[in-house]
Amino acid sequence: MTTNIPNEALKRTHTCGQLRASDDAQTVTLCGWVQSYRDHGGVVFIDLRDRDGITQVVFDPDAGEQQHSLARHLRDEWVISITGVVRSRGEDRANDKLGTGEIEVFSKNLIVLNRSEPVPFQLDEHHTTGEENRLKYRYIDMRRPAMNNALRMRHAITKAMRDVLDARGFVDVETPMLCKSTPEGARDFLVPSRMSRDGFYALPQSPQLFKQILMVGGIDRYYQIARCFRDEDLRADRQPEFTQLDIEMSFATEQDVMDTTDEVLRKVTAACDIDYPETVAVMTYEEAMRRFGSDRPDLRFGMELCDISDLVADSEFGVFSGAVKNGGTVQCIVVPGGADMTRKETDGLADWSKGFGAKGLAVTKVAESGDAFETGIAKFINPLAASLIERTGAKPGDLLAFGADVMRVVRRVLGELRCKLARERDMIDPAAFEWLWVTEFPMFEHDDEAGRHVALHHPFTAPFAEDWDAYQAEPTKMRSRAYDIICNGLELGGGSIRIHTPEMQKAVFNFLSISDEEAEEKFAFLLDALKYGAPPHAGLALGLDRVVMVMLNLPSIRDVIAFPKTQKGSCPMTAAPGIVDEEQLTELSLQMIPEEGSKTAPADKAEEADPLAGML
RNA sequence: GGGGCAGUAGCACAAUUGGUUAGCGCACCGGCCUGUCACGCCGGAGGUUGCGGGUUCGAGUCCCGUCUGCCUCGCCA
Repeated sequence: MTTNIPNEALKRTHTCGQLRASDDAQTVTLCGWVQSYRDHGGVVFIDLRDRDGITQVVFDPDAGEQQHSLARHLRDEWVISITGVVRSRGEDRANDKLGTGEIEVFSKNLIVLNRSEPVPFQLDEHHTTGEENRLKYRYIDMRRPAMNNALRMRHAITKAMRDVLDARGFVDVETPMLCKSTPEGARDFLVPSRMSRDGFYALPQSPQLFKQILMVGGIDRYYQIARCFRDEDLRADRQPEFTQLDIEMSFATEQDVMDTTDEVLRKVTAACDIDYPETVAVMTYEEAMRRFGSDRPDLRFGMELCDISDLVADSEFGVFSGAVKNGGTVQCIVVPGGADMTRKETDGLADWSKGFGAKGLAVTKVAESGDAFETGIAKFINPLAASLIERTGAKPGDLLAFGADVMRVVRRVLGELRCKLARERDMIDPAAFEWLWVTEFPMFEHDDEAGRHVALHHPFTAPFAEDWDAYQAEPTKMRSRAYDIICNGLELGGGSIRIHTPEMQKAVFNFLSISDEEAEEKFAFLLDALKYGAPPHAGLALGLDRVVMVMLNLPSIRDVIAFPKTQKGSCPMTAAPGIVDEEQLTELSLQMIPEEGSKTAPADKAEEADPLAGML
């Protein structure tokens, strides 16, 4: 049945989404999958689907007994070719749910190209299945228009990126996948090799150092759609392997990189029929943290943080005055109409806030009168009602949620809270796209656990010269020349002006407690390169998966990746990662270490549970 | 590593307080049907209730453990 397919059967004249009434009486050949069959005993209808749409095909007994009986055997997802004549369906028989609904194809020649066993899940829009199943049978899932479209749009987006960068003289250069493990940053995926008994490659977390070295090499303008690898726990927007649009430019300022990125994103959004602002708002890290409690604020809604520390410093309410006295802060957000929340709901928020390090979450509601609070902590703060309501602009029926703690915790909790409430209370326009550049990040952050400073962006980011001179003794006050592009509260990309002198690079390493010796051992190639005429350079990387996810308004990057991994990093389709032969390990000079407290324990326990086990 | 939700036929779901032979729809198989479009009608087959233990006269249901998937905190320069 599947052998000897005539070549003509594969010569499609149209896709299944193309034909219209104006094609009436044409002879056409279509190929595709059977989406549904409706056998009336006499006439048989088939919905034929390909990447482009669905066309109804009709088989009539009059067209020949052999053909008709073959048509009656068709089942879901069989692959067929039909040649036939387009017939206008007329007003009464048209199907306005289909783009091709005004016509049908009267089949003259049906050829079964391949049969299909009943598929593990149904493909029409009325059925769904779990994600694990979709990943295991990804080739079936991909036939769904939504999934098919996501991959097509991903292509349209990468093409738009390439077009812009090509027009601006950027050169696509490939960088190695087998790299050297470097300290700092995420956990590396390591790759052993037969050729080296004790050496390991690492898969690149990003092509960062290679692209900088390309600048030293005079490439001037580089881009790459690069696969990156990080062995960290996964999320809806994080995969162990992901893709970046990686860009680097010589002799460039922040503005040059941001302009280039804006133009890339303008073309990308245009490809997705989405507007991009003439000029994207720019906000410093400090302002973003102060107003939104986040370095990637979502500007689709308000509820900005309001600092009331000065108003409550002398309050009788010890939780507030105490926080201020201990050098902390008291801030709040106003939830419009939030007075409709129940005690149970606000208690739930307090519990939730503990997950971000808060001790709790105080709330109160603005009374109808508009000049007093009721419920929650009202009785403690009503003496300050007038000044608090004036400061916050709260209206009757609003809810105030307070954080009182050290600055870091208060901003984090209220910043997360405003996003959570906006989401849950339908305060977000699903069609809105709010873009923002965040700049002037801190250069260093103190890692209390490790007892040292770590780079907020990465250790190759240049500080502002004036900060470098001013804050040698207080490195956390230094700002870096880094910038992030934010859309709807999601970090889509980031970059920086790079350090281009070996002296500065070593000095920054020293702040990170990387000694000259260690720097020499781990980063000799970079330090060497910087010695030999490295031009000033800057760049940025966009998270391609996230860009596509945001453009298509999807909840997970797994929906825009052809073959993604599960949260534990496995692939249900190929069953990777898999066990390898002892022989392969030996060849690599590797040995498995048995798991600690391994599986013998439960078996012992089971025996103990049955006192007769040993006696029978 | 921590917290949360879920797992019943190929798929999606139901099963009262722990109580008869675990049900329904789609898909599948057989039959009927010449204008359907998620076609319809008649009949049939299909189950280790994720896995392992426990409580009980009796467990899909309760308890413990475990596996898998998803969300999340930590982590992710």
